[in-house]
Amino acid sequence: MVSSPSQSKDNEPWRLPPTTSRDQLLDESGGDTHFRRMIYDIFTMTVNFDRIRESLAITLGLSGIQYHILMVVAELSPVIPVSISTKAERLHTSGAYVTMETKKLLGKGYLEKTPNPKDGRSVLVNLTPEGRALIDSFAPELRDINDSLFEGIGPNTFKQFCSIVDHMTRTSSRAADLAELLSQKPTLEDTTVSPIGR
Amino acid sequence: MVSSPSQSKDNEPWRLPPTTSRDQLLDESGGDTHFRRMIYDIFTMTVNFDRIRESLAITLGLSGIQYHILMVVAELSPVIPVSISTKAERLHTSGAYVTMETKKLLGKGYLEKTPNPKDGRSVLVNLTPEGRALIDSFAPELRDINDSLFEGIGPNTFKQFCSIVDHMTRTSSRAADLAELLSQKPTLEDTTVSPIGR
DNA sequence: TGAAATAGATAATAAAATTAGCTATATTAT
DNA sequence: ATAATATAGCTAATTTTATTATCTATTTCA
Repeated sequence: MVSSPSQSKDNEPWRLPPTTSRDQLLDESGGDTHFRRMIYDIFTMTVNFDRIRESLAITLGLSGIQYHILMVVAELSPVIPVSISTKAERLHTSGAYVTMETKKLLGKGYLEKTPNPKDGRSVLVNLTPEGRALIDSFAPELRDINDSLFEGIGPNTFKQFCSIVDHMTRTSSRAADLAELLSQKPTLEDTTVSPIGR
Repeated sequence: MVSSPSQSKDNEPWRLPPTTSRDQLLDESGGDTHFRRMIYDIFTMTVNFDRIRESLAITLGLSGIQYHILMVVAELSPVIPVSISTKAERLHTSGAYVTMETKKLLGKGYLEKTPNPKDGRSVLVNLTPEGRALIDSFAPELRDINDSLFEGIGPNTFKQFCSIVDHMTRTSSRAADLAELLSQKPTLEDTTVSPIGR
């Protein structure tokens, strides 16, 4: 018997190793069953949010991304001017894609483009009266859906949730940066590391 | 002046109407700025979770869906037999897609298929020793990323979060059902409504 | 036993989104 | 001032992602 004491026998069945090392997040028994369950639940939620967005889009005769673009303009344009790149950044997608889909929304008459007086390269996008009417008309439906999403969640729980989401928006961004770093995915120019070589 | 008293003057600028009617979720001023912010934060989180999954996949030389399939098998197969349809259900995607991507994982040597002794149509998928070794080898990296995801979140906050996520997994599913219903998207046969017509 | 249903595989296709290359404007450094 | 560089947006080509339709082989149910 040379195996170390902490090592399990070889004939023990393999299991997925723990996916967190924070023992505060582990079960009483030391397993990560609860943790995995929560990770999976988050995934299910994201699927459901996608389903909601797709359905809202269908209601308006739009694709999911078109709906999202429309809502970004509806939310931001009364407050700040909205350019193509603003939308691309907000939607975490490429400018080229936003350009194409925005063009379809122009064709449908819900958006209009005006030149940006501050920058001749840029273009400002606004809702047309038709676009505003469309959003006004389906606002009750959107409220119903959002209400059902937060059904049974009181003010205190809601505040807790907002606070956690706010926090995890930042941690998830850092975790994603870390993951990309570890995967060696070169988002920025790798050459900046070496000031001499090229 | 025929306009109703509660109606704002026409020259007031248009704003996105409130997207929830639960006044418990609204700001002190009655607006839904906080609510919208939280909705957007959730979206950002889902984008970051996607980035993490993609990066982990790249680390292992896999696509995102392949990584996800591998993890589902790693998590479930030690506990219950995993068929193609089990995976499709778990990933909320089509069986055909799972079949194709699973085949690629067979080709890479990480998975193996065995006939299901209980059902000749079905196929059971398991990790090969190479698949287990792959997962074991990157477990520390996965732990680091998950730890950074929950950095600054203590046991109590974590429990609150799990409880809310558990709850919202259900409400979001119902909200998505509602949204699909309102959009008239016929997921099931519409004909079932009318027992006579066809 | 015969009919309908289910699991999975395959091929064709559709949808989603990105990359590369282009023009025009703006910014920066010399 | 002007040349070099960078940025905003557009277009086309391409890639990636995922679905639908169709098929075979089993299983289940009437």
